[in-house]
Amino acid sequence: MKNYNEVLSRCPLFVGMEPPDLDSMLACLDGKIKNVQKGNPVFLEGTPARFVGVVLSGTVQVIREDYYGIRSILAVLQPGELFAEVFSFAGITSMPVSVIASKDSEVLLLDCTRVLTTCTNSCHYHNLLMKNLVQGIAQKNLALSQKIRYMSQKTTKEKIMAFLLDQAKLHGSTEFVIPYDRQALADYLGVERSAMSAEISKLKSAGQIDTKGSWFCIRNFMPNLPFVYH
Amino acid sequence: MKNYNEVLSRCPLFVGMEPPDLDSMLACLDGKIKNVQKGNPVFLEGTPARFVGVVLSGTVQVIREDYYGIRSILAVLQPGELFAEVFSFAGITSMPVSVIASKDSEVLLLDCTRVLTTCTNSCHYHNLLMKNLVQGIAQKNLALSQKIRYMSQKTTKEKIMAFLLDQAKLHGSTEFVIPYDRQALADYLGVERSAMSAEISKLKSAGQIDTKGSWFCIRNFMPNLPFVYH
DNA sequence: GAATGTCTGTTGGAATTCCAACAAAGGAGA
DNA sequence: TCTCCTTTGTTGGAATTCCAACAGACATTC
Repeated sequence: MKNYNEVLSRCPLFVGMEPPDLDSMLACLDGKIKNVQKGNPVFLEGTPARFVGVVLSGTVQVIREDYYGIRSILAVLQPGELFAEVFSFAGITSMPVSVIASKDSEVLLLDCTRVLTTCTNSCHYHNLLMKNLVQGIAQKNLALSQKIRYMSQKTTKEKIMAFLLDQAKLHGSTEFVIPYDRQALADYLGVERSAMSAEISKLKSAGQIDTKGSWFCIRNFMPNLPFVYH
Repeated sequence: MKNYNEVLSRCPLFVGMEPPDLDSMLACLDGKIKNVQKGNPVFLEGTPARFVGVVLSGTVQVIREDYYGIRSILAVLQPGELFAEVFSFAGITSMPVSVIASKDSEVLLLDCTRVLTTCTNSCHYHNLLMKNLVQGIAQKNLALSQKIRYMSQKTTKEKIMAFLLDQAKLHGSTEFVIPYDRQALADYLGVERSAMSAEISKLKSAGQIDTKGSWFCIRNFMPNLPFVYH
């Protein structure tokens, strides 16, 4: 069996664990490694949701099929990334998405009940694993809530400002760099790029913000801000 | 100390636990009961996020203050309901919201690290508690993802149909009753009620759906591309 | 330097949504 | 039955957004 420590240490589920701990952890969890060839499924929609997946090598895609079979890619996952955890832990009976390898891939599958059950020999890092798991899902939850708050704003301008003010809070400064280019920001906020660009220009000429590329600066800042995520 | 078993048994965190189990559970977790008078805070924005809260009696509101100090009510919580769990478990340093009692209330506060750490005497139900916790957060996660999927649709009509087709899947039938009236559905989808009503009428006269009140039925809806999902 | 491609800003007409106001359809209670 | 009240449907003009097309800035490659 190959050594996947380097990949696993990049996975948020295993932060705080060193290679020897990882090995005992995996043995304790009875993780299964599955090889999947390009184009083949890791699992298909409708199958029981019982596993947490970790990409070890290659690339897999999470795919949703709507009512009439039209497919859309929900996520593209690289080595170290987690998948299917939310479905499995939510206790739903069957997966509402398919996971397909878009390159020859290896994935680690962990039984979700085993992850949640403290083993009888109570290995030292099982508790850390659960903390990492809960933290990861909770953080995803926060991220989704934030996105909903931005998208719930009525106008494009309000969406932009809601996002930027949060970013200012996050960075603890009126001046910051966002992790998106214009197209990605528009996609994230659920608006049209060109319309967003126009609104950003208006905000700029109104003196409310300044920006160049991914750098932004909020003007007229009323300091009201002490909270930082993460 | 009063007996809160009736309330706690309604809390998703404690499903599967009977009164005697609950008592030992609470003792193990060292839960603190806090009395809060109407108008007073359970905690304020900016304070450390270390507790999971359960409303025992009264009513509390989760309140967010935006950049300009304008308050909005994010949630109104009744006895048995959980709050602050996502913030605490996400590992953020300080609460981004305030929780205020809108009636004289009692709340149970559980230290989140204690919830996540298996106790040395490893009480029998601690593991069940963690499963309930993870399941609850994961389910909330799914709900948020769905809402985002509906809101990401370009037009009101597409938002409605994305929602209704999911409901049909959920109920396993083309005929079902949704848990919203028109106003609540519009708020949920992030659109204008009157505009939504108009779109529903169009869908009806086009023969794509039928509806009366909260009852809906999907007719021979033909895929009407391009139906962009993402 | 020229050619190419990507990213961003601008623009105008088409499409959609918002908004307010009102009408119609029930339900609850007197 | 008759109000009163809530919910839902309808409508038209204002406001906003979408969409496509294009232009300028910049980086890369040949």
